[in-house]
Amino acid sequence: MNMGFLGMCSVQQGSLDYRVCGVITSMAGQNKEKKRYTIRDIAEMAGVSRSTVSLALNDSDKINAKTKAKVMEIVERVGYRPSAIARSLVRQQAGVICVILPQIGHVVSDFYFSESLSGILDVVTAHGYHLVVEMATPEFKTGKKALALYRQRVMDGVLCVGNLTTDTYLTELAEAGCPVVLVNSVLGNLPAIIGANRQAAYRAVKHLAKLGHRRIGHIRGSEFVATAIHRTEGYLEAVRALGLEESDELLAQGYFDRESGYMATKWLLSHSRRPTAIYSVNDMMAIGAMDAIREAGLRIPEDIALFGGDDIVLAQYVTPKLSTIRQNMYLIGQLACERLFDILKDKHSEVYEEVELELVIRESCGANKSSR
Amino acid sequence: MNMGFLGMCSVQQGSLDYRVCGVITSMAGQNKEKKRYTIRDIAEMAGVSRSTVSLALNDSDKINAKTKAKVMEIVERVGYRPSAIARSLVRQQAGVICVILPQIGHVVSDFYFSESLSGILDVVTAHGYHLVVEMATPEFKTGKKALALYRQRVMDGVLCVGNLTTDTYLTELAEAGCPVVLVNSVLGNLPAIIGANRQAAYRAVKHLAKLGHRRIGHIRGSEFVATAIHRTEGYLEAVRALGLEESDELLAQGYFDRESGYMATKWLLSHSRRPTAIYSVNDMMAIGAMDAIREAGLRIPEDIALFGGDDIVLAQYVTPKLSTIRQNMYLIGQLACERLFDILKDKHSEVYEEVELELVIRESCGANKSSR
DNA sequence: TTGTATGCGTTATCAA
DNA sequence: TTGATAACGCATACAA
Repeated sequence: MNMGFLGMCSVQQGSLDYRVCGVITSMAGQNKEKKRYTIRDIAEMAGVSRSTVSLALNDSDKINAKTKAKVMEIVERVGYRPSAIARSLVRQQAGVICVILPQIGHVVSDFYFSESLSGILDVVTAHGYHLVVEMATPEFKTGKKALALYRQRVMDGVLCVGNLTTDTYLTELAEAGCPVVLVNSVLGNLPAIIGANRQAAYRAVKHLAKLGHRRIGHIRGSEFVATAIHRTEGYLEAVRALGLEESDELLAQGYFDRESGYMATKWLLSHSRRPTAIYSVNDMMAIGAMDAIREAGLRIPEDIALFGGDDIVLAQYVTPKLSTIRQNMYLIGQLACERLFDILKDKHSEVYEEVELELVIRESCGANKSSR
Repeated sequence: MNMGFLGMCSVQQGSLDYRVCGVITSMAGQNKEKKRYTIRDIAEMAGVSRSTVSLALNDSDKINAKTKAKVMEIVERVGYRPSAIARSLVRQQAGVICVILPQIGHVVSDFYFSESLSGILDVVTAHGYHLVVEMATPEFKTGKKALALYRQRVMDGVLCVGNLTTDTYLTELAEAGCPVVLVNSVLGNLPAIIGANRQAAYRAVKHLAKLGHRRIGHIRGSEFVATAIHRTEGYLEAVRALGLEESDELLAQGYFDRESGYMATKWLLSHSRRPTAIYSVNDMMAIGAMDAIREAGLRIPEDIALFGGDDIVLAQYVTPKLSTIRQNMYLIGQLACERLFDILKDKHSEVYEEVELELVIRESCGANKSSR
């Protein structure tokens, strides 16, 4: 981690002149292992058979109202709930969706994680399913943990958030029969919901072009991240379609973090004819670009315009505020999850769907100056 | 939402001159419902009984090595994995821990969510359990969904992240016999892991006092959030212990967001003798305080010092950078989860444990100027 | 309305 | 000693 970017910062561990810290043990002793009733217990208490209880629980009309009421009264009184495990066993489905997340450290943009999870969770809950979370660690991938999970019937289907284009463990999983939907990524012809990044990038570049920019630099991202690839494609398409300057000197490589954005920008500025605007694949690199631009003694609205991507919270707090591409991860998560349930229900064919993204144009980052 | 604070910002929906957007359907047709083997299938294929297969799977020594090898060869070849559902049924435990999260919108600080979840997930995985996620919506609480989940045997224990002090649904759950551990909160005498916020706040105030501040304002948070209560207690203890000025005029009420921090600070500054430093219970309100301080024509390092709490990412990006209290949510999540497994194993007595927090002293927010 | 088989793995018991 | 048999855990579907 590059602490240089974080500025001077000292961290103080606790001093000894305060004594709250420690362990306090209380003996109130709850958790006294209350009995959990089974359908047998209820049947006995009601003086009926287990099947009758089952019918009552499922509000069947093959049972007379009085019996049903009597059973349900007991059910409510003792707080009986049928075992989800036993139910899963007969129904031959777990009632569980698994979401595979990138390793936390890699989840750069603030909302990516929480928003997509939120969208997924809402849909999963609405379908009466549960959501289990797994993390795509190297061991998880190479150990084929996902496949094991499916074969163990732990889950009925999988959502994968922001996987790499090299994650073949997912295609294997799908080939084994497990429904898989990708959230904001692409892999083979697996069903996927993803933002229309080509389109958004195209429009970002077009926006800069409209302001008079002809020489627009670009900081691309890793070659294994589909959204980044698409954005770079959109940039290239726009450059060609709009007849802007096209050159290798305008194409820098970054790896999504601030440091690499800084380095990429230094490189872009090192050429004799430097760009008048820079479109970065994500916000963090654009923030790194700010560092490099300032270091070169250039002013950001006046000398170089900036455009980022992802609309992380920081984008509105840096000075100048960053123009960027907003991806509605909540929506993407929701849609992906709905798609998964479609597949779960009637074994749909694969679907690759793009969700429109918004441009967020903020003042004073140069993306709204028609200076040239 | 107060857009005023976010600054001017226009959002552009897609134009029509680009045509990527849409749905592309491919017919590759995976998901062809591969057969999932059961222990019966394996037994037949190996020409042994089901119990023999079970013994082989569990690497028992009551079975001769050759038979075991033969069975396992088949198991590996066809990729058989015993059903977690059937296993759960006989073992009488789900092998699932449930984490209840606050509603996403309320999870203000960036890392609170992802870091604690990450710590929990690591421990849950290490114990061979699975993690299901639920969100503490109003319906979830009032509908006693957690209790139902426990009675349905969906989960063996519960971790709750950042609950309110009014969430009695959790005590009910615990009284029904479900092991519950609170992550960074307090409720009755439920087991809990929480940061040593009193201590940290005390040290933050002491730090300001050492720099010469005698009149330190404080922005408190909601009365239902334990961590905020503790910090305010720590502030008060420090004020008394160090003989600083104590006054109602120095105690402002906020609700964790930028807007209320702004309002609280305006109020603090409205009194004839304004504070020379402000300690806010969290960072977002401290950032709101910056707005108010600047609006009042005051300079932040020189006229008023600032100290926040939580160490959100933003804290290092605002100008000046914020001094703050860092809570290691990864660690707190881990510890809480370990505690839960302790309880699961031998029905421990309740434990309330505090984890030491760090002060993060950053340049130029006034918390390092010994000006007076 | 109820008895019974089913789903799948584990374990105690019993036979070879 | 090794392996086969049966009962168990819990809810549901279906025939009786």
